[in-house]
Amino acid sequence: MVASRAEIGRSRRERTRAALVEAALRVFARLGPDAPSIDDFTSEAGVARGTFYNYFNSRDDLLLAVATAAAERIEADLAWQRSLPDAAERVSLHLRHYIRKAAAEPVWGWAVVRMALVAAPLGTSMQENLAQDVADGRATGRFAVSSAQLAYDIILGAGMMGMRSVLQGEADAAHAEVVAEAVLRALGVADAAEVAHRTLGAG
Amino acid sequence: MVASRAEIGRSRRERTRAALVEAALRVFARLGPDAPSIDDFTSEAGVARGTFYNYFNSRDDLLLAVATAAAERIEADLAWQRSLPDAAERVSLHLRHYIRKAAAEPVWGWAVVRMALVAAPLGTSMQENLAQDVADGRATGRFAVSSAQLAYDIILGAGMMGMRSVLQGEADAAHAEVVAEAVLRALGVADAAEVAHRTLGAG
DNA sequence: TGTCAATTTGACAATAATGTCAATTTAAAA
DNA sequence: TTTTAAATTGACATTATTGTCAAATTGACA
Repeated sequence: MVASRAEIGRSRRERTRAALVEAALRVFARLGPDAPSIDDFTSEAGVARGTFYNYFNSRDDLLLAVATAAAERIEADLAWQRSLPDAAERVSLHLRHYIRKAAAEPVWGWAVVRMALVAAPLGTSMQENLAQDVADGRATGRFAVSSAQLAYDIILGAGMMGMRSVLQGEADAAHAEVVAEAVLRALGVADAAEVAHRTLGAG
Repeated sequence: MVASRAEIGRSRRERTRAALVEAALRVFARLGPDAPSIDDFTSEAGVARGTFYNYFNSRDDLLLAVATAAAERIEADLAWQRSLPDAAERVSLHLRHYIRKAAAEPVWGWAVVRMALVAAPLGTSMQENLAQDVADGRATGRFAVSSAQLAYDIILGAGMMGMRSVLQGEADAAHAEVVAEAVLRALGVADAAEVAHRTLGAG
């Protein structure tokens, strides 16, 4: 077996674990969190059953690992937006990123949609990220919303359903911006349309 | 006319079937659509395994029946709202009904939240109901929204997440009205606050 | 090259879930 | 009361899934 460039420097153990986690993302995307058997993961990863138990104790344990990996990847993708001064623009960019990424990488999208409400680290990470933005937006008067929970429900609910529409082919990637705009309207952002369609770097 | 044996059997047959469907709602609410085994349903219904196969072929078959029953019950509950002239008020009342019902009947709420995105007849019924209201709202200029799909995503997404917040104890029943208000704002309804908090029968 | 600790393997036993069906029970009609 | 078709039951055989572990394999390093 020849190691690819990206694999150089990673121990065998790390590579095998990563192969299992990556395979599991595809399986969870296809079958949801509860349906798959251990063999679904090992056969997708091209690995024997025993290897699974060398890394994980149960399906839930693997789900946790997959959700954690997905959450970390998202954190990294979104990190640079942290520095933007406007909470409304941050929320808008997060939504646009999620929905456009679902359009570009359907397997990732299905996995997120299926796991988000069930796998703690993913949902928690999303909500914690939002917590900052929502608190800031409310404190500065950018969002006119009576509770933080209401903001979460609007943002996460519309975001998830927007991803789902795109994944099912009921909307194209441009759905990202109109969903963002509608969410900002719900949050009471006066210039929702302008913010949601703003080109990166302009303003 | 004397009742035939077949007619005698029917009432008993219907009762047993109903017991299975009602038990299955509780099981699906607790475990989701994929995790439960056939025995989970039969033991919840207080019935032997063989009886299950007298009525259903598989878990998916039962899920279909449960989702259909739930959809029919919802249709009946919401039927009277059909006659209201304002699409915005209809959407608002639907949302308020779902969220308040989730607060009052958590088992029903969890079942709907867990099944809606997976069990065709439930999701389909919800979307078909909405189709009327969304088309009407857009045609009359009540909703300023660039596509029907966007309206579905906002309404269903925020509605589901609103139910979920209430079910998890993160919000109380009064969440119903603030979610409805935010959704109407997202749809571009100018008098969102007034419509969403309007008392039934007032005008 | 040879060594050896870490890793992988898949056969195995144990457990769980499924679908069947002959025997039993039910209850309305005769 | 007896009859009888429908409904129910649960033990059984079958199939699926799980978790284990001794043996085989790998590959880093001397």
